[in-house]
Amino acid sequence: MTEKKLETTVDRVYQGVYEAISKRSLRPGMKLGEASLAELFNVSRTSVRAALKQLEADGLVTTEPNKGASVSLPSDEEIRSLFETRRLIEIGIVTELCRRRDTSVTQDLRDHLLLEDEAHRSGDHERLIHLLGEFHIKLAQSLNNPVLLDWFRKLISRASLYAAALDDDSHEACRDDEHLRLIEYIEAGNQSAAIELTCMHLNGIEKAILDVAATLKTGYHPLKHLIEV
Amino acid sequence: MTEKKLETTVDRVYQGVYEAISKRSLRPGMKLGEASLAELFNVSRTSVRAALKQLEADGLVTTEPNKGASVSLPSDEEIRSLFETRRLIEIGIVTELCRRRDTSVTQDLRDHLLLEDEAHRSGDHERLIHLLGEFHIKLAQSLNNPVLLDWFRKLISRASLYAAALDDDSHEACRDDEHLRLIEYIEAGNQSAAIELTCMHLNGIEKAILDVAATLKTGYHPLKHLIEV
DNA sequence: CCTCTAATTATTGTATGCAATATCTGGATG
DNA sequence: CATCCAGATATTGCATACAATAATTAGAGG
Repeated sequence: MTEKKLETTVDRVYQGVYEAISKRSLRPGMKLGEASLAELFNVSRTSVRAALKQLEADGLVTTEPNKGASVSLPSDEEIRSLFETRRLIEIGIVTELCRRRDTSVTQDLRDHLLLEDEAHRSGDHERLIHLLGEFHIKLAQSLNNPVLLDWFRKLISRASLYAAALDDDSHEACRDDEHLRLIEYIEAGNQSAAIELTCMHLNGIEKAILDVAATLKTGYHPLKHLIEV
Repeated sequence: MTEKKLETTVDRVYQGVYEAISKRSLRPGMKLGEASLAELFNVSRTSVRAALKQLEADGLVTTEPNKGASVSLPSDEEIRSLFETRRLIEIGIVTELCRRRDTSVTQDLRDHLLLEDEAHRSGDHERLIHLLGEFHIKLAQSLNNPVLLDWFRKLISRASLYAAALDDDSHEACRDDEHLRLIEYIEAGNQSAAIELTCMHLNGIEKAILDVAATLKTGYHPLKHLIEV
């Protein structure tokens, strides 16, 4: 993987906060005090600051000068931008995969589907959510393009953050057999169908997130108090 | 623009090193000692470290634990990955622009062409290089997608870094009337032509960079001594 | 009882200092 | 002459300390 041999302190903090956010222990809008994090990880504030700066570059954390950092709380515009970007990228990815028609890639994706099914049947909700997201990463991975993959991971992280933060059930959008159908289209080299499905798929997720974001503003929601005027 | 009101120290260092790299004062492979940078900017090493960490996240700087930072020196694989990614993204961008056929966008691009011509005629090499790169950023800008634009900028920065680092004349690849033709295709909504031109265009730049990278390894080159075995 | 202001407290931004690791130098040995 | 090893030097990694800014609270005035 992309693991480093020697784990430096700031990387540990970075990973820790990253995981905490993706595991929803830390939710959007939450304040990230340097002192508390430093104590939590048993490191100095210096390291915490560096880690937070990096997380800010990833878009997971927002900082205001002299006011500290907090987990990003996305606006509707940001959500829309993010998914428009995902559509653009993922269309590019499936287009290329359709062109290549590499059976080892599609087999790998099929193997992944088995895991999804298994998690679904065994009722392992947590794992299923993780795997559904992982599928999209696997798509990117199959291009063997580290530059794209690196960034795409961050993109997915942000999307997951938004989804996880706003709604516990938005993964429902990744439902049915859409992943399977996408694989079949790729195997058949059916570009236009694969593209259309990808768009539909992502539109579904985007809509789910935007809907919850809307109720978050008008109706009641556990995170309502975090919304800024 | 994306300027911050209150410029913090680490941002100043970040900007400074960033500019230095893009202006080629700092070249790939060069060591970035913390102490010297700290003295140069009249700040503490702490701030320098934070800035370097961010530049590493951008891919402009490479750091090895306990061995410090240096300006990134790309491998052939990285160059290829980067340009494959650019093709993917820029194809997506021009496809969307062809779909929209927004005259205000194309007019804006045409205005930019005038600047390029002017710089070309007046023999302002430096400015021309800058504008040629800026054209691609303007393409991304016209989608009004901050998420995509943010990352695309970084991508272009890396490409420029590689180009600028390896070859002073690789901008020649952005030659002829390719930018103009692209605009015309977009105006006409000719997707396939626009896509093909984009690929050709990027392939040209990539090839130029790879070629110089090759001579950098086999033949003589001012940066040869920086190459690692 | 509310509001505005000033002092206090808490938190962030930056610099300095110390320990750990790497790099360099000089000399002894084959 | 080249190579290897030990001491010295320089550089990085991290934590602590101090300065600057924001948040909070207490009190006076309306």
